[in-house]
Order: sequence, then C-alpha cells, then structure tokens
Amino acid sequence: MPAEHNRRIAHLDMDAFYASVELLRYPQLKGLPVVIGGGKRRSVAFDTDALALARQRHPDQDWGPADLGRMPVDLFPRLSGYTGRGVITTATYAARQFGVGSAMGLMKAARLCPNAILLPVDFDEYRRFSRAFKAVITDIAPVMEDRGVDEVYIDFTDVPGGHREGGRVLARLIQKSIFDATGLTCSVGVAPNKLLAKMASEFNKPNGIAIVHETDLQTLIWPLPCRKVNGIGPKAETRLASHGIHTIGDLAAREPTWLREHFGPTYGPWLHEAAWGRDTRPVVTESEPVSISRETTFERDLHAVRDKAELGAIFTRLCEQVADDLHRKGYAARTIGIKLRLPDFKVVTRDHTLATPVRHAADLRHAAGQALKRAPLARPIRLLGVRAAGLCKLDAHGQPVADAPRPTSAAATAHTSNENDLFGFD
DNA sequence: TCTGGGGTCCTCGGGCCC
DNA sequence: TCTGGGGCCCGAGGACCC
Repeated sequence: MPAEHNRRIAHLDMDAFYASVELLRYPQLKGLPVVIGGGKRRSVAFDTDALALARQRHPDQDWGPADLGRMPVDLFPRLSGYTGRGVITTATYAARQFGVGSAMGLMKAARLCPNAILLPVDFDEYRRFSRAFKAVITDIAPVMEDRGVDEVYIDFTDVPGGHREGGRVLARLIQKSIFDATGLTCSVGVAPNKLLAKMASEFNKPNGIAIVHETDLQTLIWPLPCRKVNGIGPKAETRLASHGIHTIGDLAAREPTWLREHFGPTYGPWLHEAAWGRDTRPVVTESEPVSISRETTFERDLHAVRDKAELGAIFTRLCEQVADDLHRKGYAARTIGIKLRLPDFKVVTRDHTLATPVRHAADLRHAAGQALKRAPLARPIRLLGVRAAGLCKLDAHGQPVADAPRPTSAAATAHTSNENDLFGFD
C-alpha cells in the first residue's frame, strides 16, 4: 500500500496493568502470588474492612488510609476463602507459576494456589490511572485511539521527531513520561500500521520497545503463530490449523482465491492482507458508542417461575443501571434487548425496537420485558443482561441532538404482533 | 465446585419497498 | 398481475477483543 509507506503507528500496552496499579497501593504484595478477580467490584468497604482488621489485630499501632501500603500481608484475604462463580481477571507472575491464569474459575484456582492473595477488581481506580496515562500521551502525541483501559494506538506520523530511529525516540519519551507521572511501565511497538504495531508491542514485554519496518515482515512476523494476529481468535486458529496453516507465513503462502473459498468473501481476503502485513485503518481519535449494556451472573441458576421475585428484582436493577449509564453518557436508545445465558452456556438474545428512543428505567424495563416474552424461559438461567442500542445523542435538555426518531417500521410491528398474543397490550 | 462483564463487528435470513 | 432483484432494516447468533 503506497499510502501507508510513510506512516509510523505505535501500539502502547500497559504492562500487567491491573496488578501494577494494585502494587502501587500495596507494595508489600510485590513478588507474592496475587490474583485479581471475583464476581463483585471492589467497594470502599474493602480497604475499610482491611484497616479495621489491622486495628483489631495490632491495636498497639495507628492505622489510617495512608497505611494500606504497610498492612501486614497476613491480613489480606486468600483465594482459599472464596466461594462463588467468579473468574480471574489477572494474576501476578508469582501466581501464574502455580498454573493459575486469566479467565480461570476462582474455585479451580483456589485448589491450585489456595494461599494466593485475592483482590477484588477496582475498575474505578484502574480508570483513574487509565485517564492519567492517556493524558500524558496526548500531551506529547495528540492523535491517539482509545482501545480500552490499558491500550492505545498513537499516530507518530506527524509528530515532530516521530520518525527518528523508526519511532524509538518518541516511544522512549512517552514511556518515561508515563512512568514519571504514574509509576507504571508499558510496552510500545512502532510499525507502518496498526496491525503490525499491535504485534510489535508484544515483542519486548515488559517495559520494552520494538520497531518494525515493512522489510521485517518475513523475519519478524511470518514465523509467528496465526493466533498472534489481532482478529484471529481460537475458532479461526483451529480452522486454519486443520488446513495445515500454523504460522502467519503459512497463511501468506496461500492463494487469496483459496482463502476466499474457505473463509468467505470478507474474512478470506482480510486474512490474506493481514498475513502480508497490510492494514490501512486510520488511528481514530473519537467514536460514538454503539450500545450500552449491563449483565450479571447469578450465584445459582434461577428459574423464571420458581425464582420470579428474585429474577424480577435483578431485571429491574439491570434496567436502572443501563438507564443510569444512558443518562450519564447523554443517550437515549431505540432498541432494547435482553441476553440470557443458560446452564450449558448457550446464549439467547432478544431485541425489541421502539418507535421512539427511551432513557428512563421504567421504559427500558417495559421494552426489555417485551423482548423477554419471546425468550425461552422453561430452563433455568445462569445470566441475565439488558442492552440498549440504536443510541441517539441527547442535548443538555434531554432532547435528541440530530436525527428525529423514525416512525415504527411496518416490519417491526408485523413481526412482534404475529409472534405472540401477549404483545397486544402495548 | 470450571467458565465475568462490557463492548464491536460480521453474517444470515426474513420482510418490506421500489 | 406476476416475478425478480436490489437495498434496507430488523432480529438472532457468533467470533473476537480487552
């Protein structure tokens, strides 16, 4: 692609972000097996309880919020005390040595490493650090794309000095500035495009920099497993392997027509481009959300009839949370959906589209209720979620900003009214 | 004692409209 | 009046990502 000939794109990935933030607060846990996760978010009660425990066990000393960093390690909760359905969000290296890792059930992890310290996730704190390191970056290089709490793409192309040593000089400056401001380290990959930059940022973790040029494709990229490509997940990896394609080089060697035949008219050509290190996607600095949702997994599977009251309360709360999120972000939504996860992990979704966007909890609940009526409710439910899509931005007075709501389409009306008699009362 | 929560994007089939 | 096709929206499911 001639257009990307002179682009320098960086991918920056914070090193073990959640764990590193926790270690800033609790440096006494450094080097110990620590697991972060569990079903609930951390509340302020966590630190309050910890300090209360410290005062109880060591009444001879003064314990205040500033003393969290010197609380005795034996006061922290252990994995062995956990009951519930949570999973590990992240684990420190010391914990990984016991075989525990991200996405593992906490009960299973407790058997592997019962003594590991368990910290509940504290998203508010991670978001604070996320905002801090991103502010450092945009001060230096303004064209930054947010890719989640611990990742960004940065366009170095037009930043003064952005091409020096292939981007290494600027990458080093950003790393140092982030460390000075937050105490956190990160890894950076700089390449001609986002696809290659993303792979490069993994090359020298932690606290490393990797520079990739177009000419490095065969030596640095092709030997890697296909799974390293952002967009090739476990399913695609298995399918590729069944055709003897294991490395990105194997993929690059396949004819585009063959890939199209076996992987479809969109994914096939994309696989070919990716294997050849081609990617013209721009670094996008602003984007509107597409949907806003809340979901929760129950302590035990619930049944629509037997556990009606409990389920109803959870349903209402999810709608209230989505309504709060909509309000806070300034949106109304025209399509309201529900999501169920059944005991066998099968996922069922149902959507309900309205003539007019809604934003209040009661309206959300009514629309979600319409969707729920079309869902199979004979079996127990493991998870319930509520989703708002078809978002429309509201101004300060709660009025739609741009396009007026469309009238109900004949299609939607016909569909819902044929489906089920219960829908008549709307 | 397996398997969270919050997203995006793609595909496919059906219905509607022109 | 019948048929066909393209474009679009909707709803459902699935893959993938952090």
